[in-house]
Amino acid sequence: MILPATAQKFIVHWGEMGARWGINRSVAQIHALLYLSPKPLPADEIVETLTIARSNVSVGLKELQTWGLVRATQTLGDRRDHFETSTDVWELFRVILRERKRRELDPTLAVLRECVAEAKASESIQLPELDDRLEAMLEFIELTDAWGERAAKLAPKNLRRLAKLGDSIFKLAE
Amino acid sequence: MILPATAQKFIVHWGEMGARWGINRSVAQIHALLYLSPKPLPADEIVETLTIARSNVSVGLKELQTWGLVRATQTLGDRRDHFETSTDVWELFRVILRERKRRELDPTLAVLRECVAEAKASESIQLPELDDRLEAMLEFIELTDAWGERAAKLAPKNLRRLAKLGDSIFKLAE
DNA sequence: CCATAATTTCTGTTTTTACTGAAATAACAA
DNA sequence: TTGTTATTTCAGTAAAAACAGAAATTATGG
Repeated sequence: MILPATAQKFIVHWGEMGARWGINRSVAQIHALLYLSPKPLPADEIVETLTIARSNVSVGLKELQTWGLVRATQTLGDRRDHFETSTDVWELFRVILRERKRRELDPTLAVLRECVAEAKASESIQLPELDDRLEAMLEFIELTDAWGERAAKLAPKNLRRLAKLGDSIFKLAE
Repeated sequence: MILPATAQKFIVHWGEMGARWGINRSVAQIHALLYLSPKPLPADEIVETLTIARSNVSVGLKELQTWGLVRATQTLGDRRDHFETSTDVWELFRVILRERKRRELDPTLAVLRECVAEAKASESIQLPELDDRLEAMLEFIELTDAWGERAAKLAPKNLRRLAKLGDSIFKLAE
């Protein structure tokens, strides 16, 4: 596939942004390509289009599948797997949210709860406010976690509606 | 400073989480240490506590200062800089939000707008839905950007209040 | 079964990022 | 000034991550 310059620009930028958020550059590029693609793509076509090694594409696709962002589909008369992602940005957001919550927020919550428990048990002279600071951080992560949970539960349509409600929501807090 | 085990656990975990979000591990650790510290710390004390090289601490502190997360303070009778961060998690959140918006969201918006303009100009046969997909993504980033903007403008107290309103907000969207 | 196609795993290489220690610079007190 | 302390810059090193190509495995059609 010969990629339009516009698509290239998007994919490259997406790779760059992914890298800044802890996502492997090629993984993000593969996902961006699938997002733009009108149809599921076989691994070889990804190889050609992005000019990265076959093995690398294989690993990247696996990774995207563990995130629940990409799935393999079969077509009649073709032994190869074809890969696709949702084209609904809100659905993608939801999936990423859920997965980052599971991988990062939840473990952090666990650690923080342990820390708070320990801090309560033994007041330190070195860090008298340890307990307070950890509790404040715990509350923050708990609230973030709860938002993530709720957002991940919403249907994509509703998530979009909520996002568009922005202004009126923020007025509640002024 | 001899760090309580609990503080160590928190700092190490925080470094790890930072790394997953594109923040250098030691930079995140330095910030975590300052967050727990009852008073501003001189660079040397950070060196001892985290056992990383002086130069590394220097670079890390610079980085945190460019983020607006850390500031240097002077004390009478001590030539050394002492470094401190806000102890208000909501304030920290606000600062990070603003900075990531500036560094990542805004440039992405610019690229996406270019892409959408280009896609409209030249419909591609390869990717007929390029335009639609880019527009959907643009809308998503625009809404995210707007939320970030508004959240970054709120006073920390109000941000916390809003966060606690979670449930009722999400009911709006069901 | 065999041959072939598709995919994955593995190993070594390349690239990038992080880090250290030394040297240079700056800030300051005597 | 000059000596001392603090900080930054720089160059080389080390560690980590990403990647490619080959080999191995798996799946499938004949």
